[in-house]
Amino acid sequence: MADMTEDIVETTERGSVMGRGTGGRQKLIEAALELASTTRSLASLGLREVTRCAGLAPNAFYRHFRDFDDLGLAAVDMMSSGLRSGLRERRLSLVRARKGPIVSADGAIVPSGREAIRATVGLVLDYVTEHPTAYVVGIRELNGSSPRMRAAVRKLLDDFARDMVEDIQQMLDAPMTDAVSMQEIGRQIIQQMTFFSMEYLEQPQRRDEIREQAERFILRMFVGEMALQAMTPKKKAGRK
Amino acid sequence: MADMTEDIVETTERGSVMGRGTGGRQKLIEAALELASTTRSLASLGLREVTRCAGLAPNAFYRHFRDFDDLGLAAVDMMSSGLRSGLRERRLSLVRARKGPIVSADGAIVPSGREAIRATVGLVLDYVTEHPTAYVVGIRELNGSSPRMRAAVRKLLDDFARDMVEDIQQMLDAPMTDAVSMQEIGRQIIQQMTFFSMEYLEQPQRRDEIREQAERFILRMFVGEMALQAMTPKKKAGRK
DNA sequence: CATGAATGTGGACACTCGTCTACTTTTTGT
DNA sequence: ACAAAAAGTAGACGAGTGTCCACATTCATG
Repeated sequence: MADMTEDIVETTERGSVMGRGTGGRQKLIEAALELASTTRSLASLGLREVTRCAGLAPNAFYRHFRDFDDLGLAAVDMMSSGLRSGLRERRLSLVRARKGPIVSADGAIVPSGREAIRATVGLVLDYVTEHPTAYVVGIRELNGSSPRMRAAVRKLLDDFARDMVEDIQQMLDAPMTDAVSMQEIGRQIIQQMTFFSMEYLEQPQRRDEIREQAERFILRMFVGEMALQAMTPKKKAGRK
Repeated sequence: MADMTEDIVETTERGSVMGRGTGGRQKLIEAALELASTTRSLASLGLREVTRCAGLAPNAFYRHFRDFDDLGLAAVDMMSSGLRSGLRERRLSLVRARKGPIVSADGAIVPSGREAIRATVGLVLDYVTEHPTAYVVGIRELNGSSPRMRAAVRKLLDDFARDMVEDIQQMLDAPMTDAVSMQEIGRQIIQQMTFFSMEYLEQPQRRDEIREQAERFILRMFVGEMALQAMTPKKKAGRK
């Protein structure tokens, strides 16, 4: 979540600032995320609880949001742009360092390909530990009670998957499989990574094991797909 | 969730029954699940709301539960015993009908093995549509705000995975891989099935596609594991 | 038959809730 | 300079909350 340093604003006798650009909206979003990432969920937060945590009066909520869904969607939107670009920058700096397949034509795992998977898993899980709030709240709302929140987080995961697939394609010499299968595998990897991420945050003593399991998972997906492709002869998709 | 037909009990002037065996505990659990499976989560339910839905006075809650975590854990416990045995019965009747591998020694998919995967996926997703409340609430609490609920649902998924692995081992002539890897794959399949299940419930128009994606996912996991095993020569685990 | 346990009840209590009205302060646009 | 917009405030309102006390009903046990 972007660290936002607010400009210094003098307060009135009342101890608050008013008028444009006072950052109340941002304070409400951050308060909700802070409360939702600890022992609460967004659905169980109260309006007065959030405004209290933000240091504003209850009615300030209605100056920025229509309802809690509105607040939640704003929170997801704020998190997603930062998370997505930050994660992608790191992965790109990694995959650009190497060019070649992960699985060779005869189905064997290329050592440097495996190393790239391992490094990618590492950077993703490191990223998770640096942004626990965003991940906890996001994954929690993925199956939460709000349909709009579920749809928003699902779309975010789809975006993550598309990014990842594009980055991997960039690293490969030739496509591993057709684009549709690649997108399907990308989504499934991202979905499964939500489980690894939550375990990684909640069970720090198992972190090495979780990294290895995530690496093996991704290898199984790629090796399995290559093998399935080999069993189903068809024209390979052109380079995108 | 087990359908419970209560014995006929005469009510007092007050319109309620009291004393032993009146089923108040059961009513509270069912009321909570009903509310939690629609537009709410367990964490956002109020005590009076649940007791009202159950048709009891607010204080009746304290006769059965200490707090909401207590209620939630009772609900998971009630769901899990029925879900687990019901699902397993169905799968066993399926896998007992055939004996043999899913992937042959040379890495090819055995047609009847693939058919078994397809049928198993089908029966699991049918089972999900028959028990939407249990799945929605269970998956929702998997990453919910209560650590005790998360641990309980996680354990339930682990149990599901162990059952599935044992059933598959029963169907296979010889073990596909070592027991530890098999358990890891089993857990990952069950975890991924939570995504397929939620999509299956929320996007009925995509059900055929979701079944196919789930089938391909499981095949990738097994074919990928066989291929990984073939690349890493080691003594195969003995039959369990 | 009496007693205790289980399990229900009504009512009270202090507190908190979401939402509204009316007002205040600050900034921006004309 | 003034008006409008943005964004804050206090206070009020009806409704609902969790929790407690004391009592009532039913069943099992000695």
